[in-house]
Amino acid sequence: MIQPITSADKTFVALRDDIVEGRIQAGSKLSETELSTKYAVSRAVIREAINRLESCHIVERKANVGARVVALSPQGLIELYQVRESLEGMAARLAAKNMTDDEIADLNHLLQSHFDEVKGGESYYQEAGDVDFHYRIILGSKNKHLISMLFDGIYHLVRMYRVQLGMAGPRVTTAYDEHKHIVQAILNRDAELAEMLMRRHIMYSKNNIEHKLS
Amino acid sequence: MIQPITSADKTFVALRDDIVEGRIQAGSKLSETELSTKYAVSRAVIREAINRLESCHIVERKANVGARVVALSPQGLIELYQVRESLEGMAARLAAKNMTDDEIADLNHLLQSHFDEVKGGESYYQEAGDVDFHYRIILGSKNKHLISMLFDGIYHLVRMYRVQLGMAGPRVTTAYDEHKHIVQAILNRDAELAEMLMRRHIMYSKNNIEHKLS
DNA sequence: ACAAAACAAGTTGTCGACAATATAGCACCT
DNA sequence: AGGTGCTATATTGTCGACAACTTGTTTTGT
Repeated sequence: MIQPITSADKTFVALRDDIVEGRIQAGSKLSETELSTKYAVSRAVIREAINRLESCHIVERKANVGARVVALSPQGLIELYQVRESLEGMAARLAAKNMTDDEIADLNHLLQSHFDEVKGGESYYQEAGDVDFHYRIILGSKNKHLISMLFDGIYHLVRMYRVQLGMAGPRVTTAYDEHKHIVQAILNRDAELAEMLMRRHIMYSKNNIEHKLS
Repeated sequence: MIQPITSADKTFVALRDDIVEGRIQAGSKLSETELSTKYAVSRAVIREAINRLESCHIVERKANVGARVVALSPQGLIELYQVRESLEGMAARLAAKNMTDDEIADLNHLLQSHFDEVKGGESYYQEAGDVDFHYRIILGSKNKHLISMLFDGIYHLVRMYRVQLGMAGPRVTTAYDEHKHIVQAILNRDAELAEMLMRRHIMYSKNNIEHKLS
């Protein structure tokens, strides 16, 4: 979605952000009437927003009962990262095939600016920078399904876990090297290697998070 | 979804089947008023059904303009199979880790009954049998996201392509051998190999279909 | 004749009201 | 006391009407 147009669009985005950023607690019930007063729209709009959130797996709905925000669990996070490993690995493979030389050059440039920031001691990298890096590779796959699954579905959930289980952690320097190697593989148009490195990169990240949870 | 409960559920399923089975043409516009008379429900119900179809990537919607059934293209089919390769490969990997011994035994038994059918010269195998096989492995992954993405999203689209581009083709005997090897890898709890074999299996299937298209 | 603005028709988006269903509490029976 | 069935309440599901928007046509001005 490029830009929210309708009232339902805006409400969907607002509600999603409120959930992902933890202003609405995980596991809590979503009352349609309550939300319709809170966001000052009709119940129809709220229902559409909730339906979309259900499609992203951010809420679960039972017929004639209602919708709840999903509950977070270590197991859920692991499952999420398994899917990420699979999809982003394929994204890296396809990016090595499908990105234009210009796009790869841009990616390389982005990496360099990240490096400068890391050197400068800014912690900005971890959050926005990391997301930006993955973002470009996923787009570089040129695969509509892949792009939509990761952006509309997985990434918001990942962020939800990050925020609510408090993982603003480091892992900056090693991640930077991993990124560098992935870009190098893409530069060499080595699809096989790009996929493998991306999968490892995500596996490391998963292990890192798992370690913090325990 | 285990069973359609509400009117919106039923309409969603009915509409989806009508599209997937080609009774509503790919690329055609979906008028809400028209559909509401056709399925004898209110526009609100139709809207919910269309929203869900959009989440499955079966229709595309533009704000204030309307919804169209997606257009089928060779490129689209290839992208679909790329995602399938990635997700089902991971499913096979996880199945090798997470399926119980009983479930694996069942899977083996299923394979045997398929073999009998193939030997008996029935062509039943390709469609239902193949789906059943993949179905069990995906479930065996025990990964909620994987299961939902494949069943709710990818598989209906794959079937849509199969039906509308007329691919009821063979590839039975070789596919059977591939299935056998995958089960063997799962039996040995060899996750690595199971993933690789499943990915190849799907790649072969993709190549086969691509070949028919050209 | 052409361009731009105004209009008209039809479609989608939003709303409030009503119907159907689930949940909790209470009475009642065993 | 424990369980069962009913009732009351609240929530979700469905509907028809109205508002907002898009698109194609007509009108009007130059």
